[in-house]
Order: sequence, then structure tokens, then C-alpha cells
Amino acid sequence: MGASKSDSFSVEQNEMATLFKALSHPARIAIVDYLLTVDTCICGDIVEVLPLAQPTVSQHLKELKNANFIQGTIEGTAICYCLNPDTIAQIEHHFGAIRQKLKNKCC
Amino acid sequence: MGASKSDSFSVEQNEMATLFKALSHPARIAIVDYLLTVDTCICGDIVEVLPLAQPTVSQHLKELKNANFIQGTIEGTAICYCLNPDTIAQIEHHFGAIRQKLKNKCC
DNA sequence: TTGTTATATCGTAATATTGCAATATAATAA
DNA sequence: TTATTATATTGCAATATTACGATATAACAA
Repeated sequence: MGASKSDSFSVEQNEMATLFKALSHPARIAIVDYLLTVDTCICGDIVEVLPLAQPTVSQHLKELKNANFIQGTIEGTAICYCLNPDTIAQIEHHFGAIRQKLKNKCC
Repeated sequence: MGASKSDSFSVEQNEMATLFKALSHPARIAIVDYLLTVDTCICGDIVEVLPLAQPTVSQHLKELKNANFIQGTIEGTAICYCLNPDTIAQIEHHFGAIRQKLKNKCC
């Protein structure tokens, strides 16, 4: 074995797990951090900022894009990546709901 | 290669990535979900609820415990797991900060 | 057209994760 | 003591992730 038994869990549970997996690597956290510091939605100098090779960065960007954390728009030769506020809000809301439910707990 | 280059990133970035990794599997999402539905902090009938063998569940619980999402207290033979509100609040706060910074962005 | 620049994909090696049977541990019961 | 019950750990096979060199693609410039 070794394959995760995704089929045994609900669609919602798999969706949340996929969202978190997209943020489960420091390089992808660093990409989100960087996108927050730049005013204009800068594209591939992310490669220069990160201590990783260009194909590796491209792969991490792809995962963030697949999870809808970032969007990329083509601008000539370059691609302009930026954060997607909806996904950020979705996770924030998820944890807000959890914290509400926790208020009625013992422990 | 294949090992994540954690040393090249900041402590904070690694810490956040570790938190999210703990939630990056549907089984661990399901455990959190379940802990939210039970009034008393039930222990090992998590094994009966999940479609996984007892050692696998124990392993997932360990990862949630290492990331401080849950705590376990011994009650006789059983162990009583429950959620840790502090870690929940920490992530929620993290996304709140991100959303604040996003307000000043273009895209 | 050719050249250049920016990004993506392929192929592959190193490492990490997932899942479970078997076994160990630890607390209680008889 | 032995038995039982609850949870953890070990060992290993299957699979997934990470990283990067080499290469492909796509847009623009000359």
C-alpha cells in the first residue's frame, strides 16, 4: 500500500486536504509570502528569490495554481502570478467555523 | 534529490508548512471533523469511524498531536483526544493577516 | 527566418508518506 | 499471577513528493 485511500472520505474532506497540501511545503509558503510583499503582481523573479531551480519553482507554482491559491495571467513573454482572495477567505472561514464549534466543548 | 530543502527557508515558513502538512490528508481532516461532533472527548472509536486500520489511525493521530492540533490525556486504559483551540486560532489569524494585506493589492 | 527570453514539461533519482500485519506496551480485571 | 483491552511501535511494500538537468514551447525582437 501507500496510496492514500481518498475514495473512503467525503468530497469535502478531500477538498480541504488538497487545499492544505498545497501549503504544506515551505517553498509554497515562501511564494505566498513573496506575492504579499510586492505591489505589482510580479511573475518569474520568484525564481530569483527562492533557493530553487526554475523547473522546481514552476512545479510549485503549478500546485498553488491547481489548488486555486494563485492565478497567472500572460503578459507578453512573462506570466503574472497573483493570489486568489477567495481561496484565502475560504480557509479562514473554515477555521472560524471550527473555532465556533469548539466553544461548546469540554476538554 | 527529493528531500525538501527546509534549511533554505525561514523558521516561520517551515512552521506554517508543518501545520498545513498535518491537515493535508483526508483522514486527518476526518479526525478533526469527528472530534468536533462528539461532546465528550472520545478516544479510540475514531478507529471505528474511519475506514482505516488501528495502526494507521494511531499514526495519523500522532501527526496531529506532533503539530499540536490535538492533545491526548490518559484515562485508564483509553486515551482521550481533543482539539487544541490555540492552534486553530493561530491558523485562522494567519489567514486573516493575509487577507488584510491582500486588500491593498491590485490583480 | 533566427535569436532571445520566459515559462512549462519530461525524465529520473532521492526521499517522504501511506497503510497494514505483527508485535510491543501499559493499564485494568479476574 | 494470567487474561483482556486499548493504544503505540516496528518493519516493509506501494505510492507520492521533491528537485533538477535537459528539453520543449511560446512570445517577442532583429
